Amino acid sequence: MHDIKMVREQAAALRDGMRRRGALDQLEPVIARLEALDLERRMAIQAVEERKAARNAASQEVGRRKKAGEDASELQAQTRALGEEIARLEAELQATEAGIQQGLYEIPNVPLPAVPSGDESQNTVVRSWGTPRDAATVKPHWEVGEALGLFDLARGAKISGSGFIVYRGVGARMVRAFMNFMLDLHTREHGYEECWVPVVVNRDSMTGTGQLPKFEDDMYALGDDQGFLIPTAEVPVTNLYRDEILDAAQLPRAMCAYSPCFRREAGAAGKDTRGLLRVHQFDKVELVRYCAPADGAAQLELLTGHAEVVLQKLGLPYRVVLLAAGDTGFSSAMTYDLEVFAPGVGKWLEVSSCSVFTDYQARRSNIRFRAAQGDKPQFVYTLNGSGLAFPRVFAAILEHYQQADGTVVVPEALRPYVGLDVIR
RNA sequence: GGAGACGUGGCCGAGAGGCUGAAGGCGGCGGUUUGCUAAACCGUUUUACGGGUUUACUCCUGUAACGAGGGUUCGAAUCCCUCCGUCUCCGCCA
Repeated sequence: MHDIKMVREQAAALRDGMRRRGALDQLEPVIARLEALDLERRMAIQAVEERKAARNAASQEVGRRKKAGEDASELQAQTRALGEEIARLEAELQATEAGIQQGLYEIPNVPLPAVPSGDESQNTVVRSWGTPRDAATVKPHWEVGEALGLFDLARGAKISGSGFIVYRGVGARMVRAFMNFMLDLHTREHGYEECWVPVVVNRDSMTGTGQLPKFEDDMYALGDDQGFLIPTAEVPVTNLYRDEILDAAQLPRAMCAYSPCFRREAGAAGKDTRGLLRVHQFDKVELVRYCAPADGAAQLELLTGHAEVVLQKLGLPYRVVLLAAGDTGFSSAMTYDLEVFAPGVGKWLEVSSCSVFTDYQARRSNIRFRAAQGDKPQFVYTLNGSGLAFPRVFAAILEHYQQADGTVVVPEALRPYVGLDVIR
Protein backbone atom coordinates (compact mmCIF):
# COMPACT_ATOMS: atom_id res chain seq x y z
CA MET A 1 0.00 0.00 0.00
CA HIS A 2 1.15 3.49 -0.74
CA ASP A 3 0.87 6.47 1.54
CA ILE A 4 -1.87 8.90 0.60
CA LYS A 5 0.85 11.54 0.99
CA MET A 6 2.67 9.95 -1.89
CA VAL A 7 -0.37 10.42 -4.08
CA ARG A 8 -0.40 14.04 -2.98
CA GLU A 9 3.28 14.85 -3.15
CA GLN A 10 4.71 12.46 -5.72
CA ALA A 11 1.84 12.04 -8.11
CA ALA A 12 4.13 12.28 -11.12
CA ALA A 13 6.40 9.45 -9.94
CA LEU A 14 3.38 7.34 -9.10
CA ARG A 15 1.85 7.85 -12.53
CA ASP A 16 5.17 7.15 -14.20
CA GLY A 17 5.45 3.88 -12.28
CA MET A 18 1.98 2.85 -13.38
CA ARG A 19 2.79 3.81 -16.96
CA ARG A 20 5.87 1.59 -16.84
CA ARG A 21 3.69 -1.25 -15.65
CA GLY A 22 1.34 -0.55 -18.54
CA ALA A 23 -1.42 0.07 -16.03
CA LEU A 24 -1.80 3.83 -16.10
CA ASP A 25 -4.88 3.93 -18.29
CA GLN A 26 -6.59 1.52 -15.97
CA LEU A 27 -5.47 3.26 -12.79
CA GLU A 28 -5.72 6.91 -13.77
CA PRO A 29 -9.35 7.12 -12.60
CA VAL A 30 -8.34 5.62 -9.26
CA ILE A 31 -5.49 8.09 -8.81
CA ALA A 32 -7.66 11.02 -9.77
CA ARG A 33 -10.32 9.90 -7.34
CA LEU A 34 -7.71 9.57 -4.59
CA GLU A 35 -6.54 13.10 -5.20
CA ALA A 36 -10.08 14.39 -4.82
CA LEU A 37 -10.74 12.26 -1.74
CA ASP A 38 -7.50 13.44 -0.15
CA LEU A 39 -8.63 17.05 -0.35
CA GLU A 40 -12.04 16.08 0.89
CA ARG A 41 -10.55 14.22 3.79
CA ARG A 42 -8.37 17.04 4.99
CA MET A 43 -11.23 19.50 4.88
CA ALA A 44 -13.43 17.05 6.75
CA ILE A 45 -10.77 16.57 9.42
CA GLN A 46 -10.57 20.29 9.95
CA ALA A 47 -14.32 20.59 10.24
CA VAL A 48 -14.57 17.74 12.73
CA GLU A 49 -11.65 18.84 14.85
CA GLU A 50 -12.81 22.40 15.05
CA ARG A 51 -16.10 21.21 16.50
CA LYS A 52 -14.45 18.76 18.82
CA ALA A 53 -12.28 21.54 20.21
CA ALA A 54 -15.43 23.59 20.78
CA ARG A 55 -17.15 20.68 22.47
CA ASN A 56 -14.19 20.00 24.72
CA ALA A 57 -14.14 23.62 25.84
CA ALA A 58 -17.89 23.69 26.40
CA SER A 59 -17.86 20.42 28.33
CA GLN A 60 -15.26 21.77 30.66
CA GLU A 61 -17.35 24.86 31.20
CA VAL A 62 -20.34 22.66 32.04
CA GLY A 63 -18.23 20.89 34.62
CA ARG A 64 -17.05 24.16 36.07
CA ARG A 65 -20.58 25.57 36.36
CA LYS A 66 -21.98 22.42 37.90
CA LYS A 67 -19.26 22.45 40.48
CA ALA A 68 -20.04 26.09 41.20
CA GLY A 69 -23.73 25.21 41.56
CA GLU A 70 -24.75 27.24 38.52
CA ASP A 71 -27.23 26.19 35.87
CA ALA A 72 -25.64 24.65 32.76
CA SER A 73 -28.63 23.17 31.00
CA GLU A 74 -28.58 25.63 28.11
CA LEU A 75 -24.91 24.98 27.44
CA GLN A 76 -25.53 21.26 27.72
CA ALA A 77 -28.18 21.44 25.05
CA GLN A 78 -25.84 23.36 22.78
CA THR A 79 -23.06 20.89 23.32
CA ARG A 80 -25.40 18.04 22.67
CA ALA A 81 -26.28 19.54 19.30
CA LEU A 82 -22.58 19.94 18.60
CA GLY A 83 -22.09 16.28 19.41
CA GLU A 84 -24.72 15.27 16.91
CA GLU A 85 -23.07 17.39 14.26
CA ILE A 86 -19.71 15.78 15.04
CA ALA A 87 -21.22 12.33 14.69
CA ARG A 88 -22.60 13.24 11.29
CA LEU A 89 -19.34 14.76 10.05
CA GLU A 90 -17.35 11.84 11.38
CA ALA A 91 -19.50 9.40 9.46
CA GLU A 92 -18.73 11.36 6.31
CA LEU A 93 -15.04 11.41 7.13
CA GLN A 94 -15.07 7.69 7.71
CA ALA A 95 -16.65 7.10 4.33
CA THR A 96 -14.00 9.28 2.70
CA GLU A 97 -11.21 7.42 4.45
CA ALA A 98 -12.67 4.07 3.48
CA GLY A 99 -12.71 5.29 -0.12
CA ILE A 100 -9.06 6.29 0.14
CA GLN A 101 -8.11 2.97 1.66
CA GLN A 102 -9.92 1.10 -1.06
CA GLY A 103 -8.26 3.20 -3.75
CA LEU A 104 -4.80 2.71 -2.27
CA TYR A 105 -5.32 -1.04 -2.18
CA GLU A 106 -5.85 -1.00 -5.93
CA ILE A 107 -2.53 0.63 -6.76
CA PRO A 108 0.48 -1.66 -7.13
CA ASN A 109 4.00 -0.77 -6.02
CA VAL A 110 6.13 1.57 -8.11
CA PRO A 111 8.95 -0.31 -9.87
CA LEU A 112 12.53 0.64 -9.05
CA PRO A 113 14.52 2.51 -11.73
CA ALA A 114 16.51 -0.63 -12.63
CA VAL A 115 13.32 -2.42 -13.70
CA PRO A 116 12.69 -2.44 -17.46
CA SER A 117 9.45 -0.78 -18.53
CA GLY A 118 6.79 -2.70 -20.38
CA ASP A 119 5.22 -6.14 -20.31
CA GLU A 120 6.78 -9.58 -19.97
CA SER A 121 8.34 -9.36 -23.43
CA GLN A 122 10.78 -6.94 -21.78
CA ASN A 123 11.90 -9.44 -19.14
CA THR A 124 15.67 -9.64 -19.18
CA VAL A 125 17.96 -12.60 -18.55
CA VAL A 126 20.68 -11.07 -16.40
CA ARG A 127 22.83 -14.17 -15.99
CA SER A 128 22.72 -17.91 -16.35
CA TRP A 129 24.55 -20.81 -14.77
CA GLY A 130 25.28 -24.32 -16.01
CA THR A 131 24.61 -25.94 -19.32
CA PRO A 132 21.12 -27.13 -20.18
CA ARG A 133 21.06 -30.75 -21.17
CA ASP A 134 20.02 -31.68 -24.68
CA ALA A 135 16.30 -32.29 -24.53
CA ALA A 136 15.91 -34.81 -27.32
CA THR A 137 16.10 -38.07 -25.40
CA VAL A 138 14.76 -36.95 -22.05
CA LYS A 139 11.41 -38.07 -20.69
CA PRO A 140 9.15 -35.67 -18.81
CA HIS A 141 9.34 -35.99 -15.04
CA TRP A 142 5.83 -37.38 -14.61
CA GLU A 143 6.74 -40.43 -16.66
CA VAL A 144 9.97 -40.96 -14.74
CA GLY A 145 8.36 -40.33 -11.40
CA GLU A 146 5.42 -42.63 -11.95
CA ALA A 147 7.73 -45.35 -13.32
CA LEU A 148 9.96 -45.15 -10.24
CA GLY A 149 6.98 -44.94 -7.90
CA LEU A 150 8.01 -41.54 -6.54
CA PHE A 151 4.58 -40.01 -6.68
CA ASP A 152 1.04 -41.07 -7.33
CA LEU A 153 -0.90 -38.49 -9.26
CA ALA A 154 -4.02 -40.57 -9.74
CA ARG A 155 -4.50 -41.35 -6.07
CA GLY A 156 -3.72 -37.76 -5.12
CA ALA A 157 -6.57 -36.70 -7.37
CA LYS A 158 -8.81 -39.36 -5.90
CA ILE A 159 -8.33 -38.45 -2.27
CA SER A 160 -8.14 -34.67 -2.65
CA GLY A 161 -8.58 -33.51 -6.22
CA SER A 162 -6.40 -32.78 -9.20
CA GLY A 163 -3.36 -30.79 -8.27
CA PHE A 164 -2.76 -32.64 -5.03
CA ILE A 165 0.25 -34.87 -5.04
CA VAL A 166 0.92 -38.02 -3.07
CA TYR A 167 4.65 -38.65 -2.78
CA ARG A 168 5.64 -42.22 -2.00
CA GLY A 169 8.71 -44.13 -0.99
CA VAL A 170 11.88 -42.42 -2.12
CA GLY A 171 9.72 -39.64 -3.55
CA ALA A 172 8.42 -38.82 -0.08
CA ARG A 173 11.93 -39.04 1.29
CA MET A 174 13.06 -36.60 -1.39
CA VAL A 175 10.57 -34.03 -0.09
CA ARG A 176 11.95 -34.45 3.40
CA ALA A 177 15.47 -34.20 2.01
CA PHE A 178 14.70 -30.94 0.23
CA MET A 179 13.41 -29.47 3.44
CA ASN A 180 16.44 -30.39 5.50
CA PHE A 181 18.96 -29.59 2.79
CA MET A 182 17.60 -26.14 2.13
CA LEU A 183 17.01 -25.21 5.77
CA ASP A 184 20.49 -26.37 6.71
CA LEU A 185 22.03 -24.38 3.89
CA HIS A 186 20.25 -21.13 4.68
CA THR A 187 20.63 -21.33 8.43
CA ARG A 188 24.21 -22.57 8.56
CA GLU A 189 25.75 -20.78 5.61
CA HIS A 190 23.54 -17.77 4.91
CA GLY A 191 22.70 -16.66 8.42
CA TYR A 192 18.92 -17.06 8.42
CA GLU A 193 17.00 -17.71 11.59
CA GLU A 194 14.93 -20.85 11.23
CA CYS A 195 11.21 -20.40 11.90
CA TRP A 196 8.41 -22.91 12.00
CA VAL A 197 5.16 -21.12 11.41
CA PRO A 198 1.41 -21.74 11.38
CA VAL A 199 -0.07 -22.53 8.00
CA VAL A 200 -3.33 -20.90 9.01
CA VAL A 201 -3.25 -17.14 9.32
CA ASN A 202 -5.85 -14.47 9.99
CA ARG A 203 -7.20 -11.79 7.73
CA ASP A 204 -4.88 -9.11 9.12
CA SER A 205 -1.83 -11.11 8.14
CA MET A 206 -3.12 -11.75 4.64
CA THR A 207 -3.81 -8.04 4.31
CA GLY A 208 -0.40 -7.14 5.72
CA THR A 209 1.52 -8.86 2.95
CA GLY A 210 -0.90 -7.82 0.23
CA GLN A 211 -2.77 -11.04 -0.61
CA LEU A 212 -5.96 -9.39 0.59
CA PRO A 213 -8.19 -7.77 -0.36
CA LYS A 214 -7.36 -8.24 -4.02
CA PHE A 215 -6.61 -11.94 -4.31
CA GLU A 216 -9.12 -13.59 -2.01
CA ASP A 217 -10.27 -15.96 -4.75
CA ASP A 218 -6.80 -17.50 -5.01
CA MET A 219 -6.77 -18.67 -1.42
CA TYR A 220 -8.28 -21.45 0.61
CA ALA A 221 -10.46 -19.86 3.25
CA LEU A 222 -11.59 -21.73 6.32
CA GLY A 223 -15.26 -21.43 7.21
CA ASP A 224 -16.70 -18.52 9.21
CA ASP A 225 -13.69 -16.31 8.59
CA GLN A 226 -11.59 -18.41 10.94
CA GLY A 227 -8.53 -17.97 8.79
CA PHE A 228 -6.83 -18.81 5.53
CA LEU A 229 -4.37 -21.45 4.45
CA ILE A 230 -1.12 -19.69 3.57
CA PRO A 231 -0.10 -19.49 -0.09
CA THR A 232 3.51 -19.09 1.06
CA ALA A 233 5.44 -18.81 4.33
CA GLU A 234 6.08 -15.22 3.30
CA VAL A 235 2.77 -14.38 4.94
CA PRO A 236 3.35 -15.63 8.49
CA VAL A 237 7.07 -14.82 8.50
CA THR A 238 6.79 -11.27 7.17
CA ASN A 239 3.96 -10.62 9.60
CA LEU A 240 6.02 -11.70 12.60
CA TYR A 241 6.87 -8.09 13.40
CA ARG A 242 3.60 -6.54 12.30
CA ASP A 243 2.75 -3.48 14.42
CA GLU A 244 6.19 -3.42 15.99
CA ILE A 245 9.09 -1.00 16.05
CA LEU A 246 12.55 -2.55 15.71
CA ASP A 247 15.91 -1.11 16.67
CA ALA A 248 18.27 -0.25 13.85
CA ALA A 249 20.67 -2.79 15.35
CA GLN A 250 18.16 -5.54 14.54
CA LEU A 251 18.45 -4.83 10.80
CA PRO A 252 18.95 -6.46 8.47
CA ARG A 253 16.92 -9.39 9.75
CA ALA A 254 16.89 -12.70 7.95
CA MET A 255 14.38 -15.47 8.62
CA CYS A 256 13.57 -18.62 6.75
CA ALA A 257 10.84 -21.19 7.08
CA TYR A 258 9.67 -24.38 5.51
CA SER A 259 5.94 -24.63 4.93
CA PRO A 260 3.37 -26.28 2.78
CA CYS A 261 1.75 -23.74 0.47
CA PHE A 262 -1.86 -23.76 -0.65
CA ARG A 263 -3.07 -22.17 -3.84
CA ARG A 264 -6.57 -22.36 -5.14
CA GLU A 265 -5.88 -20.34 -8.28
CA ALA A 266 -9.53 -20.45 -9.26
CA GLY A 267 -8.99 -20.67 -13.00
CA ALA A 268 -5.83 -22.69 -12.94
CA ALA A 269 -6.52 -25.40 -15.46
CA GLY A 270 -4.65 -25.15 -18.73
CA LYS A 271 -1.04 -24.17 -19.10
CA ASP A 272 1.80 -26.10 -17.50
CA THR A 273 -0.46 -28.17 -15.34
CA ARG A 274 0.93 -31.63 -15.89
CA GLY A 275 2.88 -33.54 -13.33
CA LEU A 276 4.35 -31.41 -10.59
CA LEU A 277 4.38 -28.13 -12.45
CA ARG A 278 1.29 -26.47 -11.09
CA VAL A 279 -0.37 -27.87 -8.01
CA HIS A 280 -2.75 -26.73 -5.29
CA GLN A 281 -0.52 -27.81 -2.43
CA PHE A 282 3.25 -27.82 -2.51
CA ASP A 283 6.21 -27.40 -0.21
CA LYS A 284 8.72 -24.64 -0.10
CA VAL A 285 11.46 -23.07 1.96
CA GLU A 286 10.97 -19.33 2.04
CA LEU A 287 13.53 -16.61 2.73
CA VAL A 288 12.41 -13.31 4.26
CA ARG A 289 14.51 -10.26 5.03
CA TYR A 290 13.85 -6.87 6.59
CA CYS A 291 16.29 -4.04 5.99
CA ALA A 292 16.76 -0.29 6.12
CA PRO A 293 15.65 1.55 2.95
CA ALA A 294 19.16 2.45 1.84
CA ASP A 295 20.00 -1.26 1.80
CA GLY A 296 17.09 -2.44 -0.33
CA ALA A 297 18.79 -2.97 -3.67
CA ALA A 298 21.87 -4.67 -2.20
CA GLN A 299 19.71 -6.91 -0.04
CA LEU A 300 17.78 -8.09 -3.08
CA GLU A 301 21.03 -9.14 -4.74
CA LEU A 302 22.08 -10.93 -1.56
CA LEU A 303 18.77 -12.75 -1.20
CA THR A 304 18.72 -13.77 -4.85
CA GLY A 305 22.26 -15.07 -4.46
CA HIS A 306 21.20 -17.23 -1.51
CA ALA A 307 18.44 -18.83 -3.56
CA GLU A 308 20.82 -19.38 -6.46
CA VAL A 309 23.23 -21.32 -4.26
CA VAL A 310 20.55 -23.99 -3.82
CA LEU A 311 20.45 -24.59 -7.56
CA GLN A 312 24.23 -24.49 -7.84
CA LYS A 313 24.62 -27.07 -5.10
CA LEU A 314 22.06 -29.23 -6.84
CA GLY A 315 23.92 -28.77 -10.12
CA LEU A 316 20.82 -27.63 -11.97
CA PRO A 317 21.28 -25.19 -14.86
CA TYR A 318 19.30 -22.02 -14.32
CA ARG A 319 18.95 -18.43 -15.38
CA VAL A 320 18.11 -15.27 -13.51
CA VAL A 321 15.42 -13.15 -15.09
CA LEU A 322 14.81 -9.54 -14.15
CA LEU A 323 11.08 -9.06 -14.55
CA ALA A 324 9.81 -6.09 -16.48
CA ALA A 325 7.54 -3.64 -14.68
CA GLY A 326 4.38 -5.10 -16.16
CA ASP A 327 5.29 -8.62 -15.07
CA THR A 328 6.39 -7.66 -11.57
CA GLY A 329 4.04 -8.76 -8.83
CA PHE A 330 1.51 -6.37 -7.37
CA SER A 331 3.37 -5.56 -4.14
CA SER A 332 6.89 -5.86 -5.51
CA ALA A 333 9.16 -3.04 -6.65
CA MET A 334 11.70 -5.32 -8.31
CA THR A 335 11.76 -9.06 -8.86
CA TYR A 336 14.25 -11.62 -10.08
CA ASP A 337 12.82 -14.95 -11.12
CA LEU A 338 15.04 -18.00 -10.92
CA GLU A 339 14.24 -20.41 -13.71
CA VAL A 340 15.63 -23.91 -13.78
CA PHE A 341 15.87 -25.80 -17.04
CA ALA A 342 13.78 -28.94 -17.32
CA PRO A 343 14.86 -30.79 -20.47
CA GLY A 344 12.02 -33.31 -20.34
CA VAL A 345 9.39 -30.67 -20.81
CA GLY A 346 11.88 -28.45 -22.66
CA LYS A 347 11.07 -25.47 -20.50
CA TRP A 348 12.51 -23.05 -18.01
CA LEU A 349 10.59 -23.51 -14.77
CA GLU A 350 10.18 -20.74 -12.23
CA VAL A 351 11.44 -22.06 -8.90
CA SER A 352 11.92 -18.82 -7.05
CA SER A 353 10.74 -15.27 -7.21
CA CYS A 354 12.97 -12.89 -5.26
CA SER A 355 11.50 -9.49 -4.58
CA VAL A 356 12.06 -6.28 -2.72
CA PHE A 357 8.81 -4.68 -1.68
CA THR A 358 10.32 -1.38 -0.54
CA ASP A 359 8.03 -0.09 2.21
CA TYR A 360 4.87 -1.24 0.45
CA GLN A 361 4.28 -4.30 2.62
CA ALA A 362 5.73 -2.66 5.73
CA ARG A 363 3.29 0.22 5.50
CA ARG A 364 0.39 -2.19 5.19
CA SER A 365 1.60 -4.31 8.05
CA ASN A 366 3.09 -1.43 10.05
CA ILE A 367 6.60 -2.81 10.52
CA ARG A 368 8.91 0.01 11.50
CA PHE A 369 12.37 0.68 12.86
CA ARG A 370 14.09 3.54 14.59
CA ALA A 371 17.34 4.53 12.85
CA ALA A 372 18.73 6.12 16.01
CA GLN A 373 17.37 6.82 19.42
CA GLY A 374 15.09 9.81 19.34
CA ASP A 375 14.48 9.48 15.61
CA LYS A 376 11.02 9.01 14.23
CA PRO A 377 10.13 5.43 13.42
CA GLN A 378 10.19 4.66 9.71
CA PHE A 379 9.04 1.71 7.69
CA VAL A 380 11.46 -1.11 6.98
CA TYR A 381 11.94 -2.57 3.52
CA THR A 382 10.79 -6.17 3.24
CA LEU A 383 12.13 -8.79 0.85
CA ASN A 384 11.40 -12.39 0.19
CA GLY A 385 12.13 -15.20 -2.18
CA SER A 386 11.71 -18.93 -2.39
CA GLY A 387 14.72 -20.86 -1.51
CA LEU A 388 13.25 -22.95 -3.20
CA ALA A 389 9.89 -24.44 -4.20
CA PHE A 390 10.19 -28.24 -4.09
CA PRO A 391 8.03 -29.70 -6.87
CA ARG A 392 9.64 -27.95 -9.79
CA VAL A 393 13.10 -28.59 -8.37
CA PHE A 394 12.10 -32.23 -8.06
CA ALA A 395 10.85 -32.21 -11.64
CA ALA A 396 14.07 -30.61 -12.86
CA ILE A 397 16.16 -33.22 -11.03
CA LEU A 398 14.13 -36.07 -12.52
CA GLU A 399 14.68 -34.67 -15.97
CA HIS A 400 18.23 -33.33 -15.72
CA TYR A 401 19.65 -36.35 -13.89
CA GLN A 402 17.76 -39.17 -15.57
CA GLN A 403 19.84 -41.93 -17.13
CA ALA A 404 19.27 -43.98 -20.24
CA ASP A 405 18.35 -47.01 -18.11
CA GLY A 406 15.52 -45.11 -16.44
CA THR A 407 17.30 -44.44 -13.17
CA VAL A 408 17.94 -40.99 -11.76
CA VAL A 409 21.21 -39.90 -10.19
CA VAL A 410 20.77 -38.05 -6.91
CA PRO A 411 22.62 -34.70 -6.84
CA GLU A 412 25.61 -35.01 -4.59
CA ALA A 413 24.52 -32.33 -2.13
CA LEU A 414 21.29 -34.21 -1.55
CA ARG A 415 22.78 -37.67 -1.04
CA PRO A 416 23.37 -37.38 2.72
CA TYR A 417 19.73 -36.38 3.10
CA VAL A 418 18.27 -39.04 0.82
CA GLY A 419 20.68 -41.81 1.71
CA LEU A 420 20.94 -42.87 -1.92
CA ASP A 421 23.22 -42.16 -4.87
CA VAL A 422 20.78 -43.31 -7.49
CA ILE A 423 17.02 -43.66 -7.56
CA ARG A 424 16.14 -46.89 -9.31
C1' G B 1 -15.74 -27.16 25.86
C1' G B 2 -17.11 -25.26 31.33
C1' A B 3 -15.92 -21.65 35.48
C1' G B 4 -13.31 -17.44 37.14
C1' A B 5 -9.70 -13.31 36.90
C1' C B 6 -7.50 -9.75 33.92
C1' G B 7 -5.91 -6.43 29.50
C1' U B 8 -3.24 1.31 31.20
C1' G B 9 2.97 4.45 28.06
C1' G B 10 9.72 0.92 26.47
C1' C B 11 8.69 -2.06 31.26
C1' C B 12 6.30 -2.41 36.28
C1' G B 13 2.15 -0.19 38.39
C1' A B 14 -1.78 3.69 40.31
C1' G B 15 -6.31 5.75 38.69
C1' A B 16 -13.00 3.82 39.47
C1' G B 17 -17.19 10.01 35.23
C1' G B 18 -14.45 16.43 34.33
C1' C B 19 -8.56 19.04 37.49
C1' U B 20 -5.48 12.36 33.64
C1' G B 21 -1.45 11.84 27.77
C1' A B 22 -2.29 9.64 32.22
C1' A B 23 0.61 9.52 39.78
C1' G B 24 4.84 6.68 41.45
C1' G B 25 8.84 3.46 40.23
C1' C B 26 12.31 1.14 36.69
C1' G B 27 14.76 1.83 32.19
C1' G B 28 16.47 5.58 28.40
C1' C B 29 18.37 10.51 27.26
C1' G B 30 20.57 15.47 28.83
C1' G B 31 22.90 18.01 32.86
C1' U B 32 25.21 19.06 37.97
C1' U B 33 28.63 16.79 41.27
C1' U B 34 33.18 13.45 40.67
C1' G B 35 40.49 11.95 39.47
C1' C B 36 37.65 7.60 36.77
C1' U B 37 33.52 4.41 37.63
C1' A B 38 29.48 4.11 40.81
C1' A B 39 26.03 6.76 43.75
C1' A B 40 23.18 11.16 44.58
C1' C B 41 20.52 15.30 42.70
C1' C B 42 17.94 18.28 38.70
C1' G B 43 15.56 18.09 34.08
C1' U B 44 13.55 15.28 30.12
C1' U B 45 11.14 11.01 27.96
C1' U B 46 4.71 8.13 23.17
C1' U B 47 2.47 7.76 18.50
C1' A B 48 -0.76 9.04 14.49
C1' C B 49 -3.45 12.53 11.69
C1' G B 50 -4.69 17.82 10.54
C1' G B 51 -3.48 23.28 10.59
C1' G B 52 0.24 27.23 10.99
C1' U B 53 5.64 28.40 10.67
C1' U B 54 10.82 27.73 8.68
C1' U B 55 15.14 26.96 2.79
C1' A B 56 15.73 23.12 6.31
C1' C B 57 16.64 20.67 11.17
C1' U B 58 12.63 23.00 14.08
C1' C B 59 8.89 25.20 16.64
C1' C B 60 3.66 26.46 17.79
C1' U B 61 -1.37 24.66 17.72
C1' G B 62 -5.74 21.25 17.28
C1' U B 63 -7.66 16.28 17.36
C1' A B 64 -7.22 11.22 18.61
C1' A B 65 -5.21 6.88 21.26
C1' C B 66 -5.63 3.29 28.35
C1' G B 67 -6.80 -4.59 24.00
C1' A B 68 -10.62 -3.66 19.47
C1' G B 69 -15.40 -1.94 18.03
C1' G B 70 -20.07 0.07 19.44
C1' G B 71 -23.34 2.54 23.26
C1' U B 72 -24.79 5.90 27.54
C1' U B 73 -23.36 11.14 28.84
C1' C B 74 -22.67 18.11 28.08
C1' G B 75 -18.09 15.16 29.14
C1' A B 76 -15.52 8.12 29.34
C1' A B 77 -9.11 4.93 30.90
C1' U B 78 -13.30 5.05 34.48
C1' C B 79 -20.40 3.02 33.35
C1' C B 80 -22.99 -0.64 29.62
C1' C B 81 -22.77 -4.17 25.28
C1' U B 82 -20.11 -7.20 21.64
C1' C B 83 -15.61 -9.17 20.04
C1' C B 84 -10.34 -10.41 20.57
C1' G B 85 -6.34 -11.81 23.66
C1' U B 86 -3.78 -13.38 28.32
C1' C B 87 -3.73 -16.04 32.99
C1' U B 88 -5.79 -19.78 36.67
C1' C B 89 -8.83 -24.09 37.66
C1' C B 90 -11.81 -28.27 35.57
C1' G B 91 -12.87 -31.44 31.35
C1' C B 92 -11.18 -33.43 26.64
C1' C B 93 -7.27 -34.54 23.25
C1' A B 94 -1.88 -35.96 19.79
